[in-house]
Amino acid sequence: MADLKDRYLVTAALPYANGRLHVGHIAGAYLPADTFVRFLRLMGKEAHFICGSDENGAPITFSAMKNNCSPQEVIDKFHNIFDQSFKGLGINFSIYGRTHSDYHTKVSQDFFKTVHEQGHIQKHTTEQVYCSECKMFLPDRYIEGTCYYHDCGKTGARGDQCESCGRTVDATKLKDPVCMVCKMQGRPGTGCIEVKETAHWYLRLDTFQEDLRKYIDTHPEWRESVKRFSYGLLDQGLNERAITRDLSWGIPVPLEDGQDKVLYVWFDAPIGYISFTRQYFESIGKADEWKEFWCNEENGLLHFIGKDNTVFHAVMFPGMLLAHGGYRLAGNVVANEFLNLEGNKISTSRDYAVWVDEYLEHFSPDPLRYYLSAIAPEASDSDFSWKDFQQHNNGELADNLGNFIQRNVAFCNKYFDGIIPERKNKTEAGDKMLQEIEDARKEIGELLSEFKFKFALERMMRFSQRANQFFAEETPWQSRKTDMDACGSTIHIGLLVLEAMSIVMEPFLPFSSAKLRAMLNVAPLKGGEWNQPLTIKAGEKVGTAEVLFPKFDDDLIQPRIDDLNK
RNA sequence: GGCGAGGUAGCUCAGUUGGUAAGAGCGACGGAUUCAUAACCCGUAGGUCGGCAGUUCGAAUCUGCCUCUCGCUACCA
Repeated sequence: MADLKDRYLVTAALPYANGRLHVGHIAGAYLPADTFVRFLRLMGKEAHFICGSDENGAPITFSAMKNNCSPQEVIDKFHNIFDQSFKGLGINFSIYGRTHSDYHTKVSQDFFKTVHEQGHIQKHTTEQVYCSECKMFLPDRYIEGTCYYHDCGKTGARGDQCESCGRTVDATKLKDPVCMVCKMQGRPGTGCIEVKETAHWYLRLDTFQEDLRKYIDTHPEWRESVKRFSYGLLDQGLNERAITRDLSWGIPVPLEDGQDKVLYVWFDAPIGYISFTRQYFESIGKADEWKEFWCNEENGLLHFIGKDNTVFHAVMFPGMLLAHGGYRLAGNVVANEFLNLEGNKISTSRDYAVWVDEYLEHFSPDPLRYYLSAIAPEASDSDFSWKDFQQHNNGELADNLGNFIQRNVAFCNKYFDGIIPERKNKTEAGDKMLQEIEDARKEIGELLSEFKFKFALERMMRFSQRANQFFAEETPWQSRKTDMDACGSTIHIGLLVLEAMSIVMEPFLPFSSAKLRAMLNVAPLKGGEWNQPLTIKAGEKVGTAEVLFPKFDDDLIQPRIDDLNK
């Protein structure tokens, strides 16, 4: 088994509180993180799971404007939706914090102040686009105008990039600029834009260029995509990077001349991992324990993210931590690629997505967890398709795994009155199956500890398939008429397989695992069971067989497809 | 434009460092069986691994060119 540490802190990317969660978010960060944490606990390891809502920044204020409400109402709304979606999928954080909290604000400001005192932050004055109607500086993306490149000249160019020619543009140079924030509120948006000077603070990432390279160098085990991307950035050379913004909604810059400025959300968001950790350990009466994970390299610290966050987790946040000087760096940044939907890009703004809250109105969580692990975008982008979802559920969960559970428990009830029979016949086939149990535990564990969730799940299904093979070859439905000892031995082993299955499936299918254990009459999992002896004993009673994985008919799937095409 | 990822059996995809890896799952076809959610189990199906050229005793796996798809290009997160 890959060398696991005894104690871990696992973080999952903070979801931004201006839109619901969709399957892409889940597949990218939360599900693999949750799966890994569950696995660690079954291995008897200590694991804390940190996440929270990312609640600062411009888009939230604009979202509030659009909906005629306050930013606070926006973040409250999404915080609650996130919370319910996570709970509904069985993604259970040790703490789910909020970056708009006082606690986080203070930790972030202290962090900024320390880095500032170390001399790694510099102040510069630049020119930015300002709207005299909105009385605010505009993020580049909220300015539209005519592209100033001679060979383009198209309208509709945004302040960050021209949609037509694809080039990066300087927002202050756009012709006929229009304020989109004004337009959002029904004003014309023209004639109100000017270019004004404003001061901002910059993090000298360039100072840590070589330290960051060494950091990546010491982690050859990271996923190729993360390393490649990080080296790409380092090869280009790191620049100083603005870490403040002219905004009203966010964490105030803790400097005397920092009035009306807030920290850039990507500066404060990763600090959330730290502040939430501290908050969590305080809440359980171990106020200093957070240092075990943030200052002590002996223990595990892992970030699970989608690939769009790689730059922040593999370069910028480590740079921040180095600049601060009081922290260790993460042991791994586990990034996933993107999930497409029916061959197209998932799009929040166009409402083209499978939303978690809507999914949960129609289905139970485990089939989604299963499917998203089966198509996990670990090495390259992958595609969510409802038909494929149906196929995986029906053909694998229901027909193979679910059916094996069903046929064993039902058989035990039907022909042994639900009393677990003894294994009186020690056959070679039986020994092989028992060995297969141990092989499965070991190999699935190895794959999980290497973050190969897709392979681990495949291995789990092969275990299920081998169990079905064993059952078919032993033909207990025949031996029950001629040799009850042989028959009972087969069922005994089958039930042992089920108990082992309830353990190895738990990281992927926690709800079904709990149901299965209840069905088998074995104690709920409490940690450490992965490598412990199984507890099924002859003479004890099992419950009645229950269908764990119903099949999904077309009439359940088709409406979901129709929904997308609306 | 620059950087990057892909184009492998009908479909979805695996393929560490070049040489019994041309593979899996599903679909399809045939067989066996009845304990089970008409489930399970067994067997079959042959795709010149996008195109061209090259390096090599030998390449899906290395190099160059071509073609197609896609992502990123950092101050929205």
